[in-house]
Amino acid sequence: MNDLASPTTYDFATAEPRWQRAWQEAGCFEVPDVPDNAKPKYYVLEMFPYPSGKIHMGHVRNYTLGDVVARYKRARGYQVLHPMGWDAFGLPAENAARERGVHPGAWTRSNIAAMRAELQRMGLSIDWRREFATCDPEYYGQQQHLFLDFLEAGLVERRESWVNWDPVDGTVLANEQVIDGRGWRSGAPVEKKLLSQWFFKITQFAPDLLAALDGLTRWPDRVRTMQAKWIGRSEGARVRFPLTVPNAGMTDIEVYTTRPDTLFGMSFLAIAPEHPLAAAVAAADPAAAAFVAECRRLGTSEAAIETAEKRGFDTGLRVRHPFLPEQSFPIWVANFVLMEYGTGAIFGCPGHDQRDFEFATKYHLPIITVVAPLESAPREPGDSAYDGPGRICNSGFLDGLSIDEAKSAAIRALEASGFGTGVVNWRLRDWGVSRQRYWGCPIPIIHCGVCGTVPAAKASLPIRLPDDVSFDRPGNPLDHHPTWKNVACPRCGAPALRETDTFDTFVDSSWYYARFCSPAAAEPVAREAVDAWLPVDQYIGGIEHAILHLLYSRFFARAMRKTGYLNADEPFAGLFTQGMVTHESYRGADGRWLYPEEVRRDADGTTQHRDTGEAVTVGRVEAMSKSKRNTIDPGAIINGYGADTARWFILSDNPPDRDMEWTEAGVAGASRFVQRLRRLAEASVACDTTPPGEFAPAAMELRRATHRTIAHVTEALESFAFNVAVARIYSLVGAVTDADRVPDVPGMAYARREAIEILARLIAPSMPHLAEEIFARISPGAGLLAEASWPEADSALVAAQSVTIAVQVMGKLRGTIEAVPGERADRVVSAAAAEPHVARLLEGKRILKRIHVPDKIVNFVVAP
RNA sequence: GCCCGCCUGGCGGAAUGGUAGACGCAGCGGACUUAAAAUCCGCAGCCCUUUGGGCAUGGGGGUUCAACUCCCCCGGCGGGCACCA
Repeated sequence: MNDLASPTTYDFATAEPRWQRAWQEAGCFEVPDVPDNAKPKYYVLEMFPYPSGKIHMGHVRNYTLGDVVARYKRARGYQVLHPMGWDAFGLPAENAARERGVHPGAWTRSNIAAMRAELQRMGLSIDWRREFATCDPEYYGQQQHLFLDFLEAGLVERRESWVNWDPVDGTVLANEQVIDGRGWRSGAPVEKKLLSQWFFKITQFAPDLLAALDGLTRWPDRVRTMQAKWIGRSEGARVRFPLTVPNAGMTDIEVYTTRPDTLFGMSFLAIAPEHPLAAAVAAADPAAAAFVAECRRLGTSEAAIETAEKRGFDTGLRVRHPFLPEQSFPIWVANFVLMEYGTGAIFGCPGHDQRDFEFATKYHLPIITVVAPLESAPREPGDSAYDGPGRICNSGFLDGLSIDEAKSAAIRALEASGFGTGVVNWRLRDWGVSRQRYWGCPIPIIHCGVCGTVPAAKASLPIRLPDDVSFDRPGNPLDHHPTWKNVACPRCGAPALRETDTFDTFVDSSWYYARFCSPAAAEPVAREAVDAWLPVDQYIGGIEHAILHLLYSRFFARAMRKTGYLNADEPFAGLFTQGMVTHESYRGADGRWLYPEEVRRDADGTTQHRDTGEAVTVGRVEAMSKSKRNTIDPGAIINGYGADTARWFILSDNPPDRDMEWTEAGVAGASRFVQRLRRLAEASVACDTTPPGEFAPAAMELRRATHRTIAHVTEALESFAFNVAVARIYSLVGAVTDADRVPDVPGMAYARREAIEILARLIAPSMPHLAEEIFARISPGAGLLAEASWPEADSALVAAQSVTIAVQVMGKLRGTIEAVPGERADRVVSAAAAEPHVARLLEGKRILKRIHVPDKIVNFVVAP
């Protein structure tokens, strides 16, 4: 296996594929579906990619991080499951079909082939036998199976929900396809439309999804907080406000509030534009209908609704107040009330809710203060609502109570009078999974005129997507297909129609981690495999998935447990969220975006176009995106520098959870380091590996540096501080370089060789090809590093010989002293006081306090 | 609008409440070279007149013998907001 490169230049272009073949032939990364009991298991998973056609730097970063973990854990003696697959359904394939006339399936398959080849060139330690794509019928058929089981278990429901509707294209729009309230292709104003859809009842698990966050100790705190807020448990009350005049069969409006203590501060009631009462009013009043229609053009996203100017329509209807029977209040339709949260209606308390305040100010509604801030008298309504602590006032029987006391008292009164109840409310909504699109997993349901909605027979799965579809018409191609949807009802045999909606692609990605354990199983998962491998020990991906994907996966694990597929209910025991890869952006003289390879930077710091010489403006550093053209093609980087260099630069640049900036200089630096290390190793080739009887001080110094580096790098890798691990490795390389300047002393050759071998082992997770190359060179015949164990630090060599103690006077550093580790406090303190500079400052001063932190610091506090 | 983060030299960053700036990039000086590249050696937070001193972790305040680190207020930047993945 060793036709090694010349010692002066490391030829990564031949070495990298050679080692990739060696690993593959040895099957280094293959693990069985049911792991061997002899070794502990470790499941490393990176979020699988969407096959857009090319890998981007975000992928390179993601898979490098995962590969470091996988290779490190393997060296630590774990059996490591490290698979790869494709999140292959989704909108871009349909866009490609509409724009370029290619079939979504063909487009996706060729993208997968191209991306697989690129990923393989990165030298990832993946068990490629487990690869699958979510568009494989073998996968999505099992997903249909799961859906039917969930349906039987009461975890699925069909109901109506609002979608963004493009009236010109006749299609449902994703939120991202709604731009300034208009469809992205047609430009037509978007409407909200009510569609009958399938929902996963994720809210069933809301209490558990919230409570179990506490157990996810290896998740970033911020992701846990984001999920907790998203699930959004709140305690409050449902309050019934009777209509003064019944309308459309309704006698009262129910409101949800977290502030029943402020009920006396009410000045209006507001309902969502989608509220049934709004519909009833609109039916009778054209002005109301116009307002509701206008709200429908706002789109369905919360951001759009809440950032829009607060607007309302006075219905002219009024409600009575449970605590103020002699008064009545107007009912408004308001664009900022969300139908999906609570009951779709609120009572407006402008004194103590900012949105209500803005609304009341705009429409000249009363603003009543009912909470007095503790420190001062009741404030005059100013330019904002007061939502801080205080005592209740202007509130009849609640006066003088604290906010919490008043909440309880108000709820008791509501319950006694039958006007309301205390409730726990969840912000989390059920997960609508129906999508009116072709390139997704067909929902296995049949609509029969006789039997209604009938689940497909499990024996008929997978329900495959038809290949012969056309995208030349608006709408869903499955719906226009001439024959696909025509089937016999599985229950009565009468002619019936298939559901033509497909699943949200988040469904596909909510259980793939389980499928990887037994990718060929004839059922969704092989029980023995998932019980052994799950949960995923380390999951790695972008923070942008902190809520939806991770929450849906947590729901799926629970649902699969309930339907008997799993033991685990948390899919990901450890989570790491990486930052984005960014790059400078460039614009030409005419303002158009330029690719980095079109730009030349001169020694004087000016930038210009490589070909035309025109001046180039360097823009800000931001996330790589096609539109800004500030992308770097990983394939070109691997061709030019090799996979190890790319991996090393990515790891060395900054902490992996922060955004990193891709720079040419950084890659070049990493590349120089690769060459330097390879050169440095050459001097320790064919060196005796028997420890000599004697080590000169310089040799011992190097050995101590080596073993301290093992300890430091190990600690850094364990805590995802990969940039620190890199720095420690640089330091050891520096120590070897320093040692090379010392004349050959006893034990130095051994110590140097040891340092090089340890370096090879320590870089093996990050730069696996270079590590193998060096290891094979200095330890011929010793096998593959990919299968070698992690080095152990010799604790005797790690222990410090002496420590530097900082000496402060009044907390300011005034000198340092050397001491034996663990030296007695009184001796350290007197030595510190004797330090010349310190002694001068202490002269004639009364010492009030002597603070001694062992092996760290001495601080003298003196009288002024 | 709501929610969640982040902010340290020219740049990326390091630092269990205990010597702020490890390590790297860029820079400067030197060696080697006819020259350049590569390589090797060295310097380097800012200010002041020094061998000394002062100021420095976005700004302001607090806790502490000691604060990048803990608490409060403010500012700037970024991410998410349910049909993009």
